[in-house]
Amino acid sequence: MAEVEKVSTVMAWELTLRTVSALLKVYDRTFIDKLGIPVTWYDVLVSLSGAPDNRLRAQTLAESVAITRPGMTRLVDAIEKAGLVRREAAKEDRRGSYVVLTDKGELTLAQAHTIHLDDLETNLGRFLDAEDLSDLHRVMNKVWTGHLSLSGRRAMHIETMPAPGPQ
Amino acid sequence: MAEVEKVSTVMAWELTLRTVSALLKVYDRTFIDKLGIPVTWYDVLVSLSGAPDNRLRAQTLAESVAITRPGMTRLVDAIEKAGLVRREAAKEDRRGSYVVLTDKGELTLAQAHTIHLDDLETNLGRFLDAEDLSDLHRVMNKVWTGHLSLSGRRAMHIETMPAPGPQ
DNA sequence: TAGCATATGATGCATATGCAGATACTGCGA
DNA sequence: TCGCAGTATCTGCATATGCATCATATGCTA
Repeated sequence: MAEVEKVSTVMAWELTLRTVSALLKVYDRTFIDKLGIPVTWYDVLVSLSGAPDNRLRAQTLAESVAITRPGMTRLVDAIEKAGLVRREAAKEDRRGSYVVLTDKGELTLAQAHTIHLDDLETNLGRFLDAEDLSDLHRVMNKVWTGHLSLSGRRAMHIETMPAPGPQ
Repeated sequence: MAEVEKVSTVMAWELTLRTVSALLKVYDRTFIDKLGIPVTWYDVLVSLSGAPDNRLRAQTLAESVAITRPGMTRLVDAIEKAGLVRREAAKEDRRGSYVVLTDKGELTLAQAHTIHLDDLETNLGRFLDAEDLSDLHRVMNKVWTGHLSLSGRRAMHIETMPAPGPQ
């Protein structure tokens, strides 16, 4: 039983990884072809649009799209150069700055959103019924929740610590 | 239900992407910390070990780990330098060469496999029961199969091809 | 068998992004 | 107030990897 379970975990993971990687490449290619921006920009714009006043600290933004702070510095440099976001000094903390979505950024995000929804439907939703989606969400939620408990919610520090049972 | 379905596709995808990305980072970190090699090397070694005579053409290898040929050239350069694989001229086609797993490569692969299995169990299998794994595999298989048909059935053949169906 | 389209792998260049350290600022304690 | 530890961001450097292109080899066609 334990043996069979391990093998299945490997199979499920390898298939999942291969599939997700392929989809990611498709989505990135679509963004580049149709909007001239990489998918990472879309992630940033989405995060900003979901924040109060369409603005976030660079630090927070970096966490929300899972890249490092130096990486976010360069990413914002590029997106700012394209005019989709701008930096604003933080009045209450002069060390830092806010990244703010511009009008042009909002426009681009709207286009990107439409394109991405279509792409998702074509490459993912189309092949899955309601139950599949529900199952996928359920499973990933278990793993994500477990991952958060393992990684201590913020630190990238990975050690085997006694994790509370999932769910 | 149709509109709910679309929203769910986005939700399921975002959660899946976030989860898979996090796991990938964990696995890569584990390989680097415990074996001093990146997870891409492991992918290459696994592909080779599943091939006849532990050897594959660079082209085939590149397809099986989903990177480009130039990328594979450099990747093999690095792995060869570490002594885990070696290049052998192809007798029947003097343009190309084979990448062959060395004894040291086999040894490293065995260690990597053990480590990875443990890592998978800790970060994935541990949170999922048999039904979860079966569901995940079923869903990903649908998407992967659909992706292949969309992209013109590219050669992505490895020994760990998507199984005929969930058990 | 000469010629050309194609295939394989390597190389130049560009981009993305991580780590280590630099810089500027904050806030707490002596 | 002063000094120091901590924080936010940026910069230098290294690595990974994609695209365009090159040299070589193959093999089909006439």
